[in-house]
Formats: sequence, structure tokens, C-alpha cells
Amino acid sequence: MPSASDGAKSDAYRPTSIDFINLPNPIEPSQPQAGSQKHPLNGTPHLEKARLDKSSNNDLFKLILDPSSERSPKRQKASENTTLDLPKLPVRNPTSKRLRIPPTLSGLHHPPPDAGLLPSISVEQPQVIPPRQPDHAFDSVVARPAEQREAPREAEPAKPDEAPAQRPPKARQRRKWSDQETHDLLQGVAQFGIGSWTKILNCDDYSFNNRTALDLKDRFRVCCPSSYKKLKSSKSTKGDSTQDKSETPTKAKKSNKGPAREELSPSKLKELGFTQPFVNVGRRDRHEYSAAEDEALLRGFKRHGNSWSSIRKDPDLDFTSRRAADLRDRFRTRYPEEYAKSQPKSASSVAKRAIEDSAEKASGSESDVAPEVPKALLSSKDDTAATRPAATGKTSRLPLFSLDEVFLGGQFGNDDEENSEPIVLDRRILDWAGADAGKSSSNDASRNTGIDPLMTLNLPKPHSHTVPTGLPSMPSAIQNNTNSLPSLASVLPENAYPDQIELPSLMQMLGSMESDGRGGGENLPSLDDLFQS
DNA sequence: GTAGGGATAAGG
DNA sequence: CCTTATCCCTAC
Repeated sequence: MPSASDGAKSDAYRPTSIDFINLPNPIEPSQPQAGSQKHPLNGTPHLEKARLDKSSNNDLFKLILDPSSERSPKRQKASENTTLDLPKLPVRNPTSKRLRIPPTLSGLHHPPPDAGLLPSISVEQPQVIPPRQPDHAFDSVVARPAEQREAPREAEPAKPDEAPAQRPPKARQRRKWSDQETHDLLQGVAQFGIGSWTKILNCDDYSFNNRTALDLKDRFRVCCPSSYKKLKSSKSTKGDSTQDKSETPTKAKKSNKGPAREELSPSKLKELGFTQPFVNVGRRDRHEYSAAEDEALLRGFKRHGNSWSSIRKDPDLDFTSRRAADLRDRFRTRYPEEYAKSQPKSASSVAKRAIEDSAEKASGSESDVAPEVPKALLSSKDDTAATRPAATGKTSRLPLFSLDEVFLGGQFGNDDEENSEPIVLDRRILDWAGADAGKSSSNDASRNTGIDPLMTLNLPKPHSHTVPTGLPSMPSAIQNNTNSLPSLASVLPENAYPDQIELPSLMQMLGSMESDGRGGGENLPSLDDLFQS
């Protein structure tokens, strides 16, 4: 779809919101490098390369990207106190009708406006890493025999503009399991037991075609359903009878019905050399929580706080069959808000974690390059999750803020569930919003980009140095809708606000949130407050 | 003993 | 193949 909106390079391509997500920071000082900054789907320089290109004393950059910086693979300490001043949207006025933030917050993928020295957050998948499970990427590249590795894509840096652009943004390719893979899987199960999918996946003795541990489990469930089910159903008689493969002959027979059935018959398994039953791995059985348990858990929490062992021991509550950590886990999913309130952790670390999560997702840690907005932030269909966390226990990660609490200051329409079209915020909104933290330089830079706070939501104008040449696999929904969305300017009452305002920094916001111990934000200013201040 | 977060099971 | 609830591992 040709367009000549800006610059010579844009002749053949009209940028979409995805492009703007991935634009280099326009206030990045090194304009000479601009030419080398490419859209991720067209070969944005790898993060590592960008890191090397940058000055070594860029602390924030090192904090985020430098593998040498010491970080626990587990939880991040709240003491990692690099602060980021990010704008926080005002929360809804309780008396106002709920407004929904546009489902696509493109700007969130953009570097902080005052981080001009930073490269763009790349959504490009690390190029050497085949799309395996992220945790094992290192293994697959370093620890595995070279012949088992996929050819590193870095080997073709000459055409950085092509490969990533060809890949579908989502949806892994469906690949049939080969006999060799299946055989390896079964051998792995024989060696490590049912359930040790990650171990099997990581074992150098076996090779799989870009499978995940989940894939292994699914495959085993398909090709050995009787073994799988038996182990699930017979925890007490765990791992003994040799007959589990012939246990469900009716099922095996069903395989004659269609050629598609892939269940391996006992004879076939024997033929393959698997004469021993597959054994389970020591994992406790799942026990769903009853409503009574949930209620007792809440009571226990009110009585003992987050002393889960105390709750467990409380004779009134009868949780002896649960572990303390189980109670914590259940409470965490069943009563996320209560749980969050119980955490002494500072809101800033929550924010940082949310930021990290976004960054991780944006950097393509999973198998796809699709620059997706974190689901918690965009999924308008999921907004019910915020209001009914209990019903389905849906919320497992706490978003930085709830969609239901976002207040934009005016009526946005009567959308509810199926509000057709995504709404795209110009990422420059962040450039503008962060101007207060950006000192004069950032401020100037923002001004230079012509950012008008009320107009930033209009269709963004591409920057001449970063117009991609083509994105054939861009999701059509995104391509089609980018230009048809309402701008914030059209949403807000005309002339209601001055041209420019300054949002308080995120840390200020967080500070006020900490004071009341929760993220409800009663202390936070409304948009009107911001404009009037 | 608890928190954070990864792994797995289960269901769609 | 995806999502979510539950279980598990490990740092603190």
C-alpha cells in the first residue's frame, strides 16, 4: 500500500502503528546513526549490537541489557533502585462513567522520552536463538552440539531487512511430530518420567524441532493417552503396572477409525523398544479449591495476614492438607487485590516489574516478533477479569493499572465488549508527557518533534529515517485500522484544556499511591486536575 | 517462613 | 496451540 506521506523511503509503504512502536527515539542524539536504525521487522539492529554501539557508561542501558550485570534469575530485588519517571494515567473519577483506554497503547513500547541515549526497544527476537522456550535459549545455542543448532540468523546480517519481516507476527507454525521426535520424547519420558518435560527438552540426547515443554506434554498426551491418563488418575498406584499401555484398548482401537489418530499401540511401543511402563514424576495432584476453602482462606488472611503457615495451622480453617505456599498461591490468584495490598513491596518496584515485563515482551522473548501490547493493558475483552477476578480467577499478574480505573476525562463512547476497532495512541504522547523529566534537552527535542499533547493521537507522521520498506506479514487488523481511530483530541472537549500540560512523574504518582498502600489512586489527580494545575 | 516467578496440568 | 490455576523451586 504505497503512500508518500513523508520522505523518500516511505514511497512504497505507509507505516502503521507497529512501525511507530518501533521507531527509534526521535530525540536520540545520534542522528547520523539514524540510517542504521531499522524497523525490527525489517532488521532492527540486534539489541546486543545496539548495546555495543552505545557508550559504555549508559547506566540505564546497561541495567536493562547488559548480561554481565548481576541479576537473580528469580525475583528481582526491590533494592534495584533505578527509577524511571513514566507518566501515569489519571484514574477514573468514581462519579464518572467508565472510560476505556484505547486498547492499543503503542507508546508504551517506546523508550522513555528523556532516555534519548537509549536505543529503541526492539521487538525483534534475539536472532541467534531458535524459537525454543526462552529459558533454554542459552542451552540451545551454547550447550548443545553445534550440529543441533539452527543456523544462526546472524550469519546473514547482509540482509537485515528481510528475514524478520517475512515472519508471521503471531501463530506458531504447526509442525507435525516426526517419528524421531516422538521416539526421543518417549525415550525421554522413560528416562526422566512423565512430567519432566523441561528436562527431556533440555537433554542433549534428544532433539526436538523447536518444541516447547508444553509441546512435549501435549504430544505425549496424544501418543500415549492411556499412560498419561492412568498416571493422572492413579496417583496412589503410581508407576507400577506394566499394563498401562494396554489398559484402554478401546481407545487404541479408535485409532483405526481415522488415519489421523496418532496414539501408539502397545505393540508399536514395544517395537520401538519401550517395554517398561512410563513412570510418573513426583508431583502432587491438583486439588481445586472449593468455595468454602476460599472463604476460609479469606477469613484466615484477615486473621493472620500473610502468615500462611499460621493460616494453615489455624484449626478453624482446616487447611492442613494444603501447604502454606499453596495457600499463598491460591490467595494470590483468588484475591489478587488483597494480596497486593498485603505486600510491603513498594509500588515503584511493581512499576518497575511491569516495565520489565513490557520490555521483555517487546524484545520478543517468546517465539514471535509481533510487537504486542501487554495483554493486561490492551485487552478490552478481558476487562471483566478485573471486575470478576474471583469468578474465574483470571488475573494472575497484576497490571500496572486497571483498565477500569483509567479515566480520560470525557465520554469515550458506548463501547463495551465488542468495540470493533483498536485505538492507537501516538507514542509521542509519552514524549510529550515525559517532558517534565526530560530537562531542557528532552523538552526541546520533544518540541522539535512538534508534539502537541492534544494532537498526538492523530495519525502519526513517520520519521524520515525509519520508514520500513514493507511489512507483508503485518496483521491485517492492525494495518487496516491504524488510520481510522479517533484521536484523543477528538475525544476530549474542544478547547477544554490548554495546549500543553505536564503530567506528574510516575514516581510522584507512586509516592502518593504508597501513602495509602494501594493502587486505587484516590490520591491521584484527575486529568482535569492536571490540566488546571 | 515467605515471595517471586517458573513449570506443569488441565481445559478449551 | 493457548490460557489459566495450581504446584514447585529457590532466593531471601
